[in-house]
Amino acid sequence: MQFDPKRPIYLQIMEAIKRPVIRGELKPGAALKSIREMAREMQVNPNTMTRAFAELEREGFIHTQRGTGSFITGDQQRIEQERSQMVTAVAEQFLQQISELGLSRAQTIKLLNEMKKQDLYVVESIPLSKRDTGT
Amino acid sequence: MQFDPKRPIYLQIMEAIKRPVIRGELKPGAALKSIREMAREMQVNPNTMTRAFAELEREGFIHTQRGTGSFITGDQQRIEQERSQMVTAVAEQFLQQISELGLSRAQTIKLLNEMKKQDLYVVESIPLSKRDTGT
Amino acid sequence: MQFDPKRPIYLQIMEAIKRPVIRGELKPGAALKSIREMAREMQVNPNTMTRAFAELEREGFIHTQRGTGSFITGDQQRIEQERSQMVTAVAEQFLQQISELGLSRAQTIKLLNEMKKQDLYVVESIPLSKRDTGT
Amino acid sequence: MQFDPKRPIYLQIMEAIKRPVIRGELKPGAALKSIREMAREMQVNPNTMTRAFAELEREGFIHTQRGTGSFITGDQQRIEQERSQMVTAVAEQFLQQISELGLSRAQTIKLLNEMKKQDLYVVESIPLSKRDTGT
DNA sequence: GTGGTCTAGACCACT
DNA sequence: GTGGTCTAGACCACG
Repeated sequence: MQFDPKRPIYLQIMEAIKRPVIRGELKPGAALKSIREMAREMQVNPNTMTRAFAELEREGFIHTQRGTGSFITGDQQRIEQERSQMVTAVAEQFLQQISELGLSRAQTIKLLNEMKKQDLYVVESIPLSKRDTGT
Repeated sequence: MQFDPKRPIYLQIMEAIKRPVIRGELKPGAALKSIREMAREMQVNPNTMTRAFAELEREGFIHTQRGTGSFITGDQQRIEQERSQMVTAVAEQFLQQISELGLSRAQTIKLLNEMKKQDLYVVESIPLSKRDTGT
Repeated sequence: MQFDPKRPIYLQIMEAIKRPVIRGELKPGAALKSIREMAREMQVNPNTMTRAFAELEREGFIHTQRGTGSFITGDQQRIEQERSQMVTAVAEQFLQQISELGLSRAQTIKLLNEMKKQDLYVVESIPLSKRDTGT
Repeated sequence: MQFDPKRPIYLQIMEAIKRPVIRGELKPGAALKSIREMAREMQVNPNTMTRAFAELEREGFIHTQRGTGSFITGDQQRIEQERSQMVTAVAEQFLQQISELGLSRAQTIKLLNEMKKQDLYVVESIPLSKRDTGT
């Protein structure tokens, strides 16, 4: 995994952990890999991974059992809330930025359509079956 | 003006200075207020404002004349380039994030339309006369 | 039984085992339930219960006979010593904390009286017949 | 400063920072020493002190200004709330423990009085003028 | 100067 | 094995 050096790694890890859950690829209550193992996989220091887990725990997105490991929250509503928050935040930010640049609605739609054609849409592996190709 | 404490203030200032220019509300070559006055208005440390101006100068977006003050670049192409870069970056980031959340094209369009209805589209006051209402 | 996740579970178990003995509700020499049964009742890992028993044994508070189970020490003095130690520790800690918060003696007494009225005094069920109602 | 090795140092630091504020010896809004300096004084690693500060910030007890330092919250109510919480928690814990040990109200009062005579009451420097000597 | 993050490596308590 | 804490030392961005 590549990290944007401009933003804290632990934050990017948090998002990376949330993503598959929010996309429904990881079920509520499922066990996460251990901190050490994930640290190895993502090639970061275990302390950094520990921080990411601690923040996720504080947010109530995961919970940890001493000596046992960490688990995604079993609260489906919590996950739905997270998803909703992130979706809204993304859209709000986009509209905010678009507005600041003075783009009209028509221009915005046009822009998005053009970029789709450049195939920028799919950037993480999503099973083809789950994609809406928008035809 | 309010600043997001999570992001560098000088960056937010830079963006705030660029915005009206990119939207065409401030013409190329126009004079900017003095560093001290802007610092007072935005309630930031003059050092911070100095840094923002320095970065803008380094980027070629403004230029400073000793004794007379600072001016937006007169190079219309430079501004157009800036605008184009920002628009592309915003759209790319949006599509990236949407994809990470697993939203389909149809869902995305729906989402944007819903948020428009909530009047989130206009977040900064833009004179009606300057808006492109999308034919 | 509920455990404070911030403190070692085995310690909390040890305290739970000591309490009825110290209150005189369980006599010296009395038999304890088996490790497995107590683990089931308190819903903890048998390993954790084993550790609690081992520590109690090390402290001389209980002793274990292979095949027959575990028993509270028959040494009445040992129990009295335990009780005395705990009482002193509790009082010391309380006065220490009160002092750190800057409460005067009068304020402390007032506070305790107020909380009694809220019926916080009795937090574990103690048969009325065993309570000392204060002269 | 001495730390109880049984409890996280960063927690004990948090309490140590709160105490003078709660006792009214440090005013709301007052500047705190820098993380580095406090770390030196308390002889802990700056990272540990950083963690204590971060937690206090999350609790809303202090706030931090980039490059400037940290300050006690200016919200007098927040401090009063903190004080109230701590006082209640201390008293509750005490009554809980006392009850678990089976002490009656009369015995408790007697115990506290005896310990006062041993001069355990004052453990941190409190100006004589602020003490209630309980005569 | 300030706080924030990251790495490296260690030790501990718990299951 | 697990997570939690601590130290040491480094680098960076910010005001």
